Amino acid sequence: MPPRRRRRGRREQYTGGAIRGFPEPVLLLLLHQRANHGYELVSALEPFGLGDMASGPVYRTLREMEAAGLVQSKWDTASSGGPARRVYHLTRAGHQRLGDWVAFLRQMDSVLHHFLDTYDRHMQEGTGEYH
Amino acid sequence: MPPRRRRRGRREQYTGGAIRGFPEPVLLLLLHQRANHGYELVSALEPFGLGDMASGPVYRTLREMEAAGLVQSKWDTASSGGPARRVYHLTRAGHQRLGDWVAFLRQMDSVLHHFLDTYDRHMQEGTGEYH
DNA sequence: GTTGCTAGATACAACTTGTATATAGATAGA
DNA sequence: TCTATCTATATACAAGTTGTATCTAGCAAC
Repeated sequence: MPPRRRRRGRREQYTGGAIRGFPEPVLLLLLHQRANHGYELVSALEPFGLGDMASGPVYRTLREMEAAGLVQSKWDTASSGGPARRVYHLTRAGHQRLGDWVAFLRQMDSVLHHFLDTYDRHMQEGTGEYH
Repeated sequence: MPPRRRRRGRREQYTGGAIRGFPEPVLLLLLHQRANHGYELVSALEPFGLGDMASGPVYRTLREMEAAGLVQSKWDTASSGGPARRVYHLTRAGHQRLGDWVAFLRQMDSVLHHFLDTYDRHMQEGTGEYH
């Protein structure tokens, strides 16, 4: 089964949470494009299958990334009405980490393809009990 | 970073554990091809990126799958020297679950591709701080 | 009779993720 | 003015998943 999600109705499909640690590379990529603050990053996650991700975990992840030296933040009080924003920008370490992630995700992609190809081939062959 | 693995040396790369619950569909697929027992299933996992998976979790997963009605087992005492084997075969529910997983993993595949394409395009453009 | 391979099982620790909830500035409207 | 709403950040806790360590036991060969 697609990994279950708690409390939101059983067995609803989702991609967030399915790949371990995936929010990190997504945030790294978005910040590689341009420095940004958490609130806006949240709304940029949807095309990456993270549309259902609550803001809490996003902020948490950003703080952890900062603790790991992948990003740095500073407060932006000037540029907006509303509360101050913590603007994150990528560090060189974050840039390199993104590269590591990409290499890793390409591997995962090939694993996935191997699985799906094996499935498709097997189903075409029509061997086994259920067809 | 590729999700860290505990105790095996830090930051070593691995694909096992990276996709949540992935052992289940792999086992379902293998059992869709033919009934089999745990010990041999363990050795069939490598091409699916699960080569580093210990046997413990495999047996556990099989038992959970049986509890969920996806497979059924019976003891095979006859066909081998050595201890008895618990042979699992797929149920119809397991067959259907495999279908759900495949649909889900195709979605994941498209999410992955979106990420990697966005990365590649961005890197070609050469915008942002690090290039 | 003990070493080693086959075979299965489970408790526990470590880690990750999701949910709930809290704070607070700014703004628009009653 | 007070209050509802949107912006914005943050964290504690609960729940779930995965990895490690360890155990049992049959059989075979030496």
